[in-house]
Parts: sequence; C-alpha cells; structure tokens
Amino acid sequence: MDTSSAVRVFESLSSGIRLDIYRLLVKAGPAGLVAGEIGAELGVPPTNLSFHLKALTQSQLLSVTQEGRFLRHRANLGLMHDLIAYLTEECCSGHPELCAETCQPHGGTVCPSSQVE
Amino acid sequence: MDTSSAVRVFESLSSGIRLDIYRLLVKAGPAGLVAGEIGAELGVPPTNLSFHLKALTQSQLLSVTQEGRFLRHRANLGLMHDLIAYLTEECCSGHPELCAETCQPHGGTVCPSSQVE
DNA sequence: GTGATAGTTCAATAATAGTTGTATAATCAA
DNA sequence: TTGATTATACAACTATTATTGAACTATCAC
Repeated sequence: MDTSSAVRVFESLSSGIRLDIYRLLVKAGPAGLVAGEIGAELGVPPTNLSFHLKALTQSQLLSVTQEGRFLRHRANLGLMHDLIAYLTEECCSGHPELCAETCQPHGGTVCPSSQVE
Repeated sequence: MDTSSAVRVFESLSSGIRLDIYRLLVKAGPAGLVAGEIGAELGVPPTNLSFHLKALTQSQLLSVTQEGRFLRHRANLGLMHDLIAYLTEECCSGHPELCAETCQPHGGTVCPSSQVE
C-alpha cells in the first residue's frame, strides 16, 4: 500500500458513520448486509447512507454485489490487512524496539522494521 | 482504544500533509524535529504547518516539548501501536482466518480474534 | 400491465476543513 | 534595549464534505 492509498482509506474511516458501517459489516462476516439492513441498524436515512456506502466502496473498503433489487455490501478485510501492514511499517520504521509488542517476537511478514519511503 | 478515539486518529491522518508530517517524524526518531525543520522539509508555510501540527498534537499522534523558542515535535508511536491493535481486532473479528498473515502464526497479543464491540 | 420496494442520482443547503496574510507573544543575540 | 527569529492566534476567504428532499431507475409481486 502506498501513501496516497493510505490517505484514501483514512479519509474513508474518518467519519463516525462510515466507521460504524465498516465495523457492522466486519461483524456481519462473509454474509454481508444489504443497504436497507445497514440503514435500519444505524439509523441513517437512505440518501445519506448511499453517499457513505459509495465512499467506502470507492476506497475499496467494501465490495458490493447485486441481488435482485438489493445491494449486498461486504467488508474487504484484505484492504484492512494491507493498511495494518502499512501502519506497522510506519510505526516500526527505524525504531523496531518501540513496536516490540506488535512485531518483534515474530520477526514477521508484517513488520519489515525499516525504511518508510 | 475506543471507536471515537480511532475516528480522531483517522481524521488526523486523512490529510496528505499530516500523514507526511507523521511519517517524517517517525523517520526522525526519538530526536524529533522542530517545526521549522518540518516546514522546510515539506514546503508547508508556517501558519498552515502550525494548523496541522496542532491537529496532530490534539489527537496525540505527536508530542511537543519546548526548547527555547523552538518547539520540538515527536511521533507518539504508542498511539500508533494502539491503533494497529484496534484495527487488527476489527479486521480479525469473527474471521481470524482472513487475517492469518498478520496474526495467526504468532497467536499474538495484537489479535484477540474476536468481538468488535 | 399496476403498484410497491430498494436504492440511486441530482440539486440545494448546511456544516467543516484548509489556506493565507497580518498581528502577536516569546526567545535569543548583540 | 533593539532587532531578528520561531512559532502561534486570529480573521477572512476558499474549498470540500455531509445532509436532506424530490425525482428517477430497476426489480419484484400481483
């Protein structure tokens, strides 16, 4: 993940409503939820919900499939994984000791422990 | 970290300038940088830089100490760690297998692998 | 076909955020 | 003290984002 993608994801999650939508869909799991269910659960009116779902979909945090007249939305956990990897890299950059709890014991795939750029 | 703190951090990082500042300070390490150095490096005029530094400081992504007439800024890696833990939890919630690369092999402290709330 | 439902698009408005210049407070060097 | 430097506070302006209601498309049930 590059920096501009990261900014796009941060923008997507920098709204309470959108973070709630995303969290709800993570909880819903692979089954996902159709737009109406999300709106009912969170009390967001349809037009506004549509606006935020579109933003989340464009940043690829959600994926959408059509089912008749319903649109089923699912959280794209892969992108979240990429974001976590990006942040872990940022966090550890040059100072792996400060991220010990997250990365050190495993010498893992997620924490290269060097260079930000 | 709770959801509203997470939103605050996302807001902080949802600007290219602010993410650049944060990345620069991570790279600078414990020495940090004074405001003027940051502005010179990133080509951001003082008033605007001050605006963004204030935002980053208020969300606790940065810490500041005064040195004479200089203000030295440092990245708060602890908060980033907390954010990564929060996201990992969100990401893995109910579906740890989808976060395998990040969390599974280590059975780590960062991925509780259950419940979002 | 008709009527109801799910969701979107569009336009208007409301609310926030970002940028800039001027003025200011604090520190330092002489 | 004077003059330069570092950075902030404030006010004005610009730009972007969020929200809403009305009109629209597509699908389903009949």
